[in-house]
Amino acid sequence: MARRHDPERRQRIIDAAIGVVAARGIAGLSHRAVAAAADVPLGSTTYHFATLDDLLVAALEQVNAGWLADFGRWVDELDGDAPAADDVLRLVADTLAGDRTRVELEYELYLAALRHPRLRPLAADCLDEMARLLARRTGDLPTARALVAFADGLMLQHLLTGRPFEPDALRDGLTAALV
Amino acid sequence: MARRHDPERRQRIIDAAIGVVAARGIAGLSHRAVAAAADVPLGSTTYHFATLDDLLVAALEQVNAGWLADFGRWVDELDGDAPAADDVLRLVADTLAGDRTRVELEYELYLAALRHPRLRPLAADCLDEMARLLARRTGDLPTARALVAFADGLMLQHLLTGRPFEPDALRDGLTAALV
DNA sequence: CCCGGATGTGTACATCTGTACATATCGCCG
DNA sequence: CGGCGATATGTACAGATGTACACATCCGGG
Repeated sequence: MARRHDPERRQRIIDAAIGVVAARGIAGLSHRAVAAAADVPLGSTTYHFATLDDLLVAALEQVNAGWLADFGRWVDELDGDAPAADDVLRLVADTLAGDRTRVELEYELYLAALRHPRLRPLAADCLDEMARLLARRTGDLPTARALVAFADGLMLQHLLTGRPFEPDALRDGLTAALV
Repeated sequence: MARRHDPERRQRIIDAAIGVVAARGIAGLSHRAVAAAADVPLGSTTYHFATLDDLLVAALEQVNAGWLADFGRWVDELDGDAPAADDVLRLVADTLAGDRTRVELEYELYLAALRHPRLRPLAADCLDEMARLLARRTGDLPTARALVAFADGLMLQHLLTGRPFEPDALRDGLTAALV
């Protein structure tokens, strides 16, 4: 029974799980698929993550942390001259123009929280943390929360429809809706 | 082989499928689960809907149609005195205060479109149709699209966090973000 | 140095799934 | 009223899955 000592294995399994979700969706996540992707035996995935939920939790934790780190950096680079809504529109445009697969993966895991009780606190924390980070820029939390919601909705709308993103029209539309 | 003539069976199967998704999520949707819920034999579900995708498509079509009908009625009852954003905030508040299970079901099916190619056009059409309906009130499509995105994001945020909904703070926040 | 617990491995089992299919039964149209 | 196509039914099969478990191997602390 050849065996290799592998201190990073747990982490590699998480990475493989994220890869499986990216490739086949949450529906395609299984201990066996992850084991194959990580090139470890089946028993190894069940040892480190006894249930599939454990794997999902670990995957979402890692994806959220990555996103929040990027988001925090982005917020800190803002100069605060333009209206905050314009900054957010630029963020959405950049995100949609970037690695589409990554965005879809993040949203799939994130939205799975609607159904999976153990994922919900993670998604909720991620939302709260985004608002907290964005509040550095807007100065207050309610404004930040409104903008986070707007960004989320825009992201979904364009992921689903594939329609070209038009920041100016959206900004003007939003302004018009408030009078 | 006792058999009953049952002209409404196809419809009952769709209703049962929606019920199964509401109860166990899309992950729990199977021909057998639907057959049990509709009280028909397995072969009957596979006859009317050869693949699970066919069932999903029929379910989302029906759920979307129901939501759009409600949404259209709601739009037509607006008087147009307040800013459109306030109308939308009221809609979100009412929806969140209503049947939570129904909202979660609608979002689960709707968001599944991110992964299921055959659901995507349905979700995209639903989004477009909502914007078209709301444009009756706002007068133009970009404004309506911005508001639909805002409403979607708010809905998700509150479904995920369970935080109390505060329309005034959100409205003021949005206004502040635009200057 | 040595032993106990952590880590790794292979396998087995019961369960559920999609799907196909042969057969039975009905409604309707000519 | 006869038959044909649509509808209904039960069953079978191959494959995938979660999970448990017995056993092997390694590492680090006493």
